[in-house]
Amino acid sequence: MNRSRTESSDLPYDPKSESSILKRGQAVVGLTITDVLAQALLPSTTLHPKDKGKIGGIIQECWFGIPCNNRPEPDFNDAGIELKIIPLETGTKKGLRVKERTKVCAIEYVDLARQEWLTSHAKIKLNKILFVYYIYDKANPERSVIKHCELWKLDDSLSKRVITDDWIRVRNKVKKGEAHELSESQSNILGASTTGQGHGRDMVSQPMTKILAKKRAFSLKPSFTNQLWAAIQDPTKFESIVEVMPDITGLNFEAKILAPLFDLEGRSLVQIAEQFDIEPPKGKNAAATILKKALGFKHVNSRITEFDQFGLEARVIPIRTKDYRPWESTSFAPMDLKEFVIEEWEESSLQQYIDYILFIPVYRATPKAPMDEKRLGKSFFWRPSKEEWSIIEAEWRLFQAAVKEGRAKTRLIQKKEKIIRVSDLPKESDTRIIHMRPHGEDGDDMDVDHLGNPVVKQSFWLNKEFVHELVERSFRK
DNA sequence: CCTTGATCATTA
DNA sequence: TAATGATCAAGG
Repeated sequence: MNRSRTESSDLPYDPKSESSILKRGQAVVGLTITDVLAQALLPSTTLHPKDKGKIGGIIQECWFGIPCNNRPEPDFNDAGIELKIIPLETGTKKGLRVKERTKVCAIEYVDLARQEWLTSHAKIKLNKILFVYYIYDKANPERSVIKHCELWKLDDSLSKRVITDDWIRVRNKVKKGEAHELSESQSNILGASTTGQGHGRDMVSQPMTKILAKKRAFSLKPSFTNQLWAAIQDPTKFESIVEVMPDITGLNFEAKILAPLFDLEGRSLVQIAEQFDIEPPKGKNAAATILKKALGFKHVNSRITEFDQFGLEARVIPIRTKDYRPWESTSFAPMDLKEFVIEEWEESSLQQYIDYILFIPVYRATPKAPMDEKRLGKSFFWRPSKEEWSIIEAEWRLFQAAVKEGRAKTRLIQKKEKIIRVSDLPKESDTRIIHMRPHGEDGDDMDVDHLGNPVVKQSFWLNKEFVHELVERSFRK
């Protein structure tokens, strides 16, 4: 007791007080890591250049005066607050994005099988988190700037229910002796990500079976922390699904979203617009506009908090009435080829886009049918299976290799009256799931590849035939 | 003027 | 009618 009093009095804040901790945290905003080191409360023990948690350790020790430890308690134990440091980096997209998942606590399989959510290690860490965001400077980590600090609470929102459900799902798998089959993609927010030293030294035992499992830790998925960060920057941009569906939970999430869409199946876009008393919007995003309204959202242009938190993307797909084939492929954001060639598959932007999709089919007999002949089909969710992921990865590598060889280079060729640009990349017919296609603003939207060749801006697209398979598959469910 | 999602258009 | 390069529309 004496000791804790001495420790507190040495600190420039009260580690028992939530508001004092938050105030101390906010005072670090604007400083660089060098600044923090210059006014360190404790000498940092985590200065090894290869230590991945280095910056987190420095802030914890030097700024908050908490020695690093691997105890299961929250860092500010008296206040029940955990400290989490989140690196931001400029991604291929505009603006800052969260660089990686946030580790919450290690998973000890045998112990986890015996835990209950309410008293679990994970929940103790997740109850209250002081998030400190900083801009990661790769070339000069010490120059990284701390950008924002705020207190997050595991309150009664949908994210709490989803996190709870994620935790229980993992625990149940571990209980059954299936720890080796865990994957982050089975979780919406709280994933079981692999950890360890690498080199095959990270296999540990688990309950029920002799099969060893990769060592894992609970972690908050990047899509979740990314949404927190985006909401910090512009809170008005988001609308929460709990407002329109109060009884939604992590377990009934998909069913809850699908229900209103199923109710409208077969109706034309004009009928749907009438039912929700909106003007039938024109233009290319008409269908998306109507469907957002159908789900009960007030604003057509707001982003849906939970969709972002889950990394979920809703896409309208035009389907040919006759045989359920898509009229068009589905595109993802254009990519910078110079970055694409040096990207690792493990952290490729494509993975984020494809990870979780809600497909909303809109049927029509001809490509340009009028709105009153476009009818809503059966919506469905898709997450790539393990097999599909390995195909996507292989095809991604195929295109990366092609771009590396300079095969994205554009040649001008005469086609009848017109002159068009062609590349030498693999075609849609060469792959199962994804392909690369031009995706510029217009014909002059050119780019330069890593070799300096002129190229047309390119995107990844989902193959039409593959989406057709998914549509067919959705009928059987 | 750029991003993003959605088509359009031409050719074989 | 499939394949694939080119472009549009709306929001920001």
